[in-house]
Amino acid sequence: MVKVDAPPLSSPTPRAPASPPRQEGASFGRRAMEVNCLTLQDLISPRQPRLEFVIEDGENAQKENIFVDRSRMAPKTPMKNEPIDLSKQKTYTPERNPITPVKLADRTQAEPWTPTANLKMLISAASPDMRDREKKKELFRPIENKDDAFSDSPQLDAVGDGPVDDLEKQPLSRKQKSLGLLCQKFLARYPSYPLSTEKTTISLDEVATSLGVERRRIYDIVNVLESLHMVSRVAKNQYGWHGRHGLQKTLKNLQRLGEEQKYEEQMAYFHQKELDLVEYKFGERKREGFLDSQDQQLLYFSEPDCTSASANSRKDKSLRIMSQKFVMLFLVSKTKIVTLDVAAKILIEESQDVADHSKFKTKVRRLYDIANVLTSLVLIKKVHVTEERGRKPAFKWIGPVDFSTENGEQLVDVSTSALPELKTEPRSPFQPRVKQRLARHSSFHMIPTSDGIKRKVSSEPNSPRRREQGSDEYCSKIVNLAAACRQKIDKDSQNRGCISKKMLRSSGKLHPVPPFPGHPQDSEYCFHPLSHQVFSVAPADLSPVHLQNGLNGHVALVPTPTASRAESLKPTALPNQPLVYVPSTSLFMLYGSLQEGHPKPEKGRDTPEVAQTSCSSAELSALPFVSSHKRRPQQAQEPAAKRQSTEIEDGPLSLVLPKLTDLTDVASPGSVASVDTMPLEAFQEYPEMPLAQEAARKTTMQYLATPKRKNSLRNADIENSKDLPQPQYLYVQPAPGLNGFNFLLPAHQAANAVGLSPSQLTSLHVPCMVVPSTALAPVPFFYSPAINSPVPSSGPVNFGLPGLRSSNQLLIGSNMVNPKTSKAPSVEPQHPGQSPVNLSPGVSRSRNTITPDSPICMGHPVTIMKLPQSPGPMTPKSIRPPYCETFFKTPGSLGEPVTWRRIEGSQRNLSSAQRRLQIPSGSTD
DNA sequence: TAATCCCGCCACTAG
DNA sequence: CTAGTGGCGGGATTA
Repeated sequence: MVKVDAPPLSSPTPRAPASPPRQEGASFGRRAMEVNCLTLQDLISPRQPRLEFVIEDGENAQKENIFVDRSRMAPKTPMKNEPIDLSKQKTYTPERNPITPVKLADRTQAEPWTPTANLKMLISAASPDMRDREKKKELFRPIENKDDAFSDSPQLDAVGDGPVDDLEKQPLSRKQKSLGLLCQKFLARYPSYPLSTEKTTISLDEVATSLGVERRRIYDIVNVLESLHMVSRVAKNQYGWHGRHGLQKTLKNLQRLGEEQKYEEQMAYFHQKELDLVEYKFGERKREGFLDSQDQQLLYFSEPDCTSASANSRKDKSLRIMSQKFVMLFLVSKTKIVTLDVAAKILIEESQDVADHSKFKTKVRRLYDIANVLTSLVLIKKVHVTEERGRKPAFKWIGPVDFSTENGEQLVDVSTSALPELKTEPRSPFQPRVKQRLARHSSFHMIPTSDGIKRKVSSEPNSPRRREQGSDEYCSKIVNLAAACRQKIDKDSQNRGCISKKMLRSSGKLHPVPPFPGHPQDSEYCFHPLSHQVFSVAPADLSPVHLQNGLNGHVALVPTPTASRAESLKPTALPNQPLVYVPSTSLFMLYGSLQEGHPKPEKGRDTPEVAQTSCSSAELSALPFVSSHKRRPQQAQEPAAKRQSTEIEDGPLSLVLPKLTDLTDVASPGSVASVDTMPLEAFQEYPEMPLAQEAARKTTMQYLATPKRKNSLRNADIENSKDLPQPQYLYVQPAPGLNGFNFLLPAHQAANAVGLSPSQLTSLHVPCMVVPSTALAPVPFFYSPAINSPVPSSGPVNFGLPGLRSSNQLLIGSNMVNPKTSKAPSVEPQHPGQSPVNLSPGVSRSRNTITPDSPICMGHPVTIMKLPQSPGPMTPKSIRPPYCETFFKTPGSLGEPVTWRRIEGSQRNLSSAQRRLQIPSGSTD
């Protein structure tokens, strides 16, 4: 019809043509990689980001490498394709790449890799430079890791030469070219939570070039991101990157709008008539009025800055609006699940009464586009809804929920501030609103930022902005998540079942077998709630600590500002309970030892690394722990970065074994207070990298599974556990890219035995749990929202922050981060700035509560919070600045390189960012 | 076959 | 007019 068909056979478009070539660039190891990827993918869930990631990883890695080569090396040959990488490097600045030759086309051409190129790539990968770049791009890292992994793998190497030659350019599969993957790559280039200071400008051309796609594709991504205010158009071809700072708000607004729109009703309506795709009537009756107003609102909302209304003309941009509406549907949905057809119907109606079937199809197509982007943002994930009819494709919201409530308010209005900051342009329309809203938040006050922008700040003066933001967001997220989780859980008994089952399984089995793999969807589904977020509940006092990870896996820990926030939070999801959100971390092991007594020890074998780490960290004793299977204990010990690379890639694990020597608070197992000691470690990997994550997961799982470890762990745990009622769990988080699964695995095989009974879990309603190690026993952990807090004694529900604060350290790993340290080469911290976020050491003021002060970590890098509590020496990290520390700094920075390394290693080298939160138990005091 | 969704033509606009 | 945007839907891939 309209279209002219593109020439079917040949790739018509000049640019597009690239397709084949691109691959080539990557091609070298690709095959092998692919294979791996596939496997991983398979394991994971198909489709989603994971796959993408996986794929990407391979590609990215290659690309990066290439890219690097290119950039550094010189434009060499074929690599042109690489542009993709370039983008990464450039990431923000468009300028950088002068390169962009022909973009895609070139890229495509570049297909053939030379062996050298491969080598280069590998090298580059190793090289710090790459890391640097990567830093910025959190995602990249993952990629790199993967690369590393790949590289590690013999295959790659082999491939590199030979295969590369193959060039297989195999044309990238469609998946590889998917918008979701592309989006991931895109997102990888920018920090989820850019520092206010850093303003990132996105040049569409650059990005397109670097990513090796047509600009058109970038528009698709940007439009959706724009609808979420993650980016804003600055100028022609230029977009400003805001990251997720304002996401909460945006979502909140969307939720509000959605409510106003009565989307929920509409959805219900459609559901009833599902079958009739074409019925539009409904729309008419319902909405009509709404639409207009709504749309506008949305527009405003979305584009505050939009130049002028005029500009909007076209601008109404269906894609943006559709995106917002689509998001709204999720936000207003009780189930948080929206089927494509219903969404399409609703959108059609709004937009048009008409209803051609064709139109419907078109909408669906668009929705897929949007969904892909949202999936990459880890806001939704695909699921299937079985209805009368049968199975229908649907998407489930896995992003924050309920921010609308108090929480949202509480949240700092990042968006507002953020936007302005980031952008140079002021967006009047939007801002005003925000301010108003903000006004509501008593807890915050606006403060001028360095930028000149005002931000809300938590009441606490101390907290750095970042924190605040983070906290807000986190809080809201947490709350939302908690709420969502509950809802889901409640609603979906199934999910619960799944979750609990899985959890149980995992716990019980501890198998190496990843929980998910088997049932990707299910698992995902089940996990969703948690999905990327994990909450821990803390005492009311504590402000929630959130870890967010954006895509990146940034983790932020935010202490809530105390009461105000807490209060707000409470209402929503978890009353009283502070949460810990662990976002991207691929995996966590939490445990705390209550008393000093931890047995640190044994674990040594494997975990020595960890242990050391933990030790280094301070009091942490070590619990042994985990790591990707790949890691070997030895390795762990070994500083060698390399292994880590491998390992890292595979599975980042983290373990922390803190010892709580100090945990005075902690003491009682059951008691929340005990929690204090909990240290969490997260290892993470790169959220983005699916492979890595999976690997990590697997590894983790395996590790756990492994008898030795188990034993060690168990032993320790058990010991502790004896004391403590609660078992330790291993929480594994998937990378952001991933769907954000979170797992909780019991450290011991028998979770039940441990104390955790499935039932308990169920009772908790929390999809995810973080578990305190046995050691933690005293330490409470998180539970999810616990709503009911079935948790028995202790901690039910929460592990109060206080506890945490008290003695424990909390280590949270974020995906992203990573320490540059040891392996640095492979990993690097992306956003330094971000990472730093942290908690203030002193934060924990009182043991009891974690005050808002409590450190918050944001940013990719892992941060560790330490609480002074225990006598133990703090790790360098802890030492560091109050706020954040990046864990991963180089070892040297840390002070103990070795330790770190190990940690890293344990985590994976790569693992990206990890954040730790240590809360000194008493120390604060 | 159905579900996805890539690809890129082409209309509309801004500059 | 040209370049930037982005709607749109054919049809290729996947599942």
